[in-house]
Amino acid sequence: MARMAARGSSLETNDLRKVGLKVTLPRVKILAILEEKQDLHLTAEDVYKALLDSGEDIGLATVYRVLTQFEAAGLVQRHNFEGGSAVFELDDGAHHDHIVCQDCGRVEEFVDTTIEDRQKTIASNHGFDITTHALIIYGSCRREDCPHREK
Amino acid sequence: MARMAARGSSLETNDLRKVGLKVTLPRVKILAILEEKQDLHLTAEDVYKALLDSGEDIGLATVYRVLTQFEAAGLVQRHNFEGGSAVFELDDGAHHDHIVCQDCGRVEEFVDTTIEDRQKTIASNHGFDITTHALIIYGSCRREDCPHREK
DNA sequence: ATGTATGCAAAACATTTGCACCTGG
DNA sequence: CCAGGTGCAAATGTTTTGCATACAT
Repeated sequence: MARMAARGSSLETNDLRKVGLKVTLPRVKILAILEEKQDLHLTAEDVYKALLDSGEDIGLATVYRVLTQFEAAGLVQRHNFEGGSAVFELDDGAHHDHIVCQDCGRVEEFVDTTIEDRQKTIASNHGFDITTHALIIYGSCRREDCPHREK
Repeated sequence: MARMAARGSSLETNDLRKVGLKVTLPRVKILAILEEKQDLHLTAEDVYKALLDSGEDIGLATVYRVLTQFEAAGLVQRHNFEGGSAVFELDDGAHHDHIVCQDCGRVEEFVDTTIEDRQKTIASNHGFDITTHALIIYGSCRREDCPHREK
């Protein structure tokens, strides 16, 4: 039992090496938080609080810097939903869009090839080279457990 | 020649009365700016500068307050494109999406019924009551006159 | 008149940056 | 050791708010 996980070769570590970022504690921890909450879409503040909760003493400025680097490296995606702060999620490489519940904040993801195709056609009709796109559907999830949370 | 336009019954005035907003000079002027630049998507700052340019002495805070009221009243739409500030445009009632040139900032609008329909299906599949949606395609317009402007 | 709207300045946020210190390779 | 990373505090940029004054109705 002298194989990995013994030291310095976790998933996070490899992800960081892969994109050429020095393996530092803040980067590893932030990446771990994002992996741990794959299904959520976190603000920089959310990540910061999660770090504090797990006992790490990492500054908010560093969280912003690291998230921005991760975005540049293609490790995470940044989204500008309504409501002030940007949210981040791990970029698994597969593009997807979002459907957001305005009552409880739940975010679900989807991909629709029909829509993707139409977008290419539309961009082309307008003479645009498409770089990327953002499609967000807003609505109410109507679930029993929808906490209708504050914000 | 004693009919309208003589006093207080311009398009703007009527629009404001219609939504139950008191007809004040700042509101009329801001609405006029937005009508004048139908094709553009203006930030609050843009509107503020346009007001100064036309000699009006209206505060930036008022511009924000008025735009927010207009949004609530359904007169304008607010969009959160990338890049810090929200942009506003007149809401003509007809929904449309956007295609944004990341080089020159040009914004074009489009509607695609196929996409609209797919969205309804998707929302339904996820058990959501759809409220609204935002679809933004980012790309390069590749035009000769694309000024490749700064921001 | 009188309740609401506006202007200005200050506050509130989200995000970025400068700089001295710390750390990973 | 040394370049690059981090923490903290201060700077920025955007949007909101408190309050005294001005204005529609």
